[in-house]
Amino acid sequence: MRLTRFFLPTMKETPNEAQIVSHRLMLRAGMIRQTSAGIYAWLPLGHRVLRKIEQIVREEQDAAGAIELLMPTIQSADLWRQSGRYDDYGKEMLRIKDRHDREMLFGPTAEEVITDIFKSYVKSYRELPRNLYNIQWKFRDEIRPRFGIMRGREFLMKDAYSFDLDFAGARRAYQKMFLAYLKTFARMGLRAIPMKAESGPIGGDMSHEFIILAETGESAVFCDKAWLELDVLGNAPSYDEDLDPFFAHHTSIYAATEEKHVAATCPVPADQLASARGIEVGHIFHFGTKYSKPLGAVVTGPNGETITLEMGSYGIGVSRLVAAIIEASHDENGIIWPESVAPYKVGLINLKQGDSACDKVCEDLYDDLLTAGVEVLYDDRPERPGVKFADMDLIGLPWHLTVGPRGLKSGVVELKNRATGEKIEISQDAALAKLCA
RNA sequence: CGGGGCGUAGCGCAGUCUGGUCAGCGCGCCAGUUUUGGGUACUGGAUGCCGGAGGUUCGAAUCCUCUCGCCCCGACCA
Repeated sequence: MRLTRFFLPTMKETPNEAQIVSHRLMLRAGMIRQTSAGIYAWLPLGHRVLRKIEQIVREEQDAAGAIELLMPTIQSADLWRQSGRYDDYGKEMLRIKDRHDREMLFGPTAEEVITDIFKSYVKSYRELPRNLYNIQWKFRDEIRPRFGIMRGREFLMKDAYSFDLDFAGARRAYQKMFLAYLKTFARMGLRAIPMKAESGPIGGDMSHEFIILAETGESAVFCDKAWLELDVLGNAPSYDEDLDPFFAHHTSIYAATEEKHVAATCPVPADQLASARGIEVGHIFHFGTKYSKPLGAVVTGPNGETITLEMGSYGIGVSRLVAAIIEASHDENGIIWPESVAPYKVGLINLKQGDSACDKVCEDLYDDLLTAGVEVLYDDRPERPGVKFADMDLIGLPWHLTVGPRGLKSGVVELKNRATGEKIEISQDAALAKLCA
């Protein structure tokens, strides 16, 4: 993409409403635009990152055997009355009436819808287990939206729902998601720690929040310092194997959110306990028959008996992850994207637009990168070098390839690693080879 | 929802107490000159229903009333 044809409204100054670093940087980098409190438009740069994250989530869900579908954002109030949640949910639910005065709502989650769909078709134990997910916009009318996308009212969420015959099956489904989540976050360059969370009426050890440690995190969290060093996916089994040992090992290392942490009974000695703040990016939990029972989601078992389905649900805050990654990866100049989620891999900077040598080399590099399938953003604006460098640092592309008259005299271009700041001067071909590798 | 704050140019702000000489500044934007490896300098220019509606007054960004929006602190949440 050529910057002269792109839509990238970067800002030098920070809008006054932004308090935390990810919000400030997302606004300055032209990623999002607030349209109402807690509601944002995703501008092209932000949208690309959102899609990258979404795709990683999708691939890992698929790999874990979950099946994608897409459910509507607008739901009927009737279903929620059946589950008893229509009144329980309170003001957080955005309620809407259609032209016939029928009560509708903008879905904050989809347990009711998926359970209703599932029970309509699945009648036999032979069709279990299944795990269905979708990546869809949700709306929760937060009392007080804040921190930009991190705590917006409208947000993109991956929500998966597992259906099993019995608790043992549900446990296995849970463990698969547990592993899938560790893989998902690792691919985004994040260390997400599964922490014991409120499990509701069911109890047991099957509720975990996946937390990214960050100073700006919304909740206080506690974990064994071993987590900070742990090779999270070391010895990770395949999904076909017995997941118990892996699950047992990872849940044995202490990590708990504020709600579950009790200093007096904490098994970790004080000097080994890390106390920090965290951002919740995922939540998995088993809830048994909470929805299958009132909605009548049952199958016929091998002996002709009626079995109420065991369910669990598994959420990942896709849009929140954009902000969480920035919180975890930035410096005073801007964002530092991990390559896996970067909007473009390479930023090509032409330091002297209009100089025939610079233009030629840039055009060649641009074409070659595109041909090689490397995502590249070419800053071909007639701007001063300082402006270009500053913008490139701000939007945080992993590699900056700088072409200027000074380097070209000795036949080199400059390749900078945004994360490390390391700059090397190499030939045009060598740069290309490195970026296409 | 309680408490606090803010709405003046795209962004950041001054002006409001003490009504008139008040439509201002910096950045950005446009044109030109200049400069050319980390937000260059100079010159010229455009941009505002001073959030909205009522009122008080000869006169309102400024005072009063009512509204709408946004932000911060708390209780609530992926």
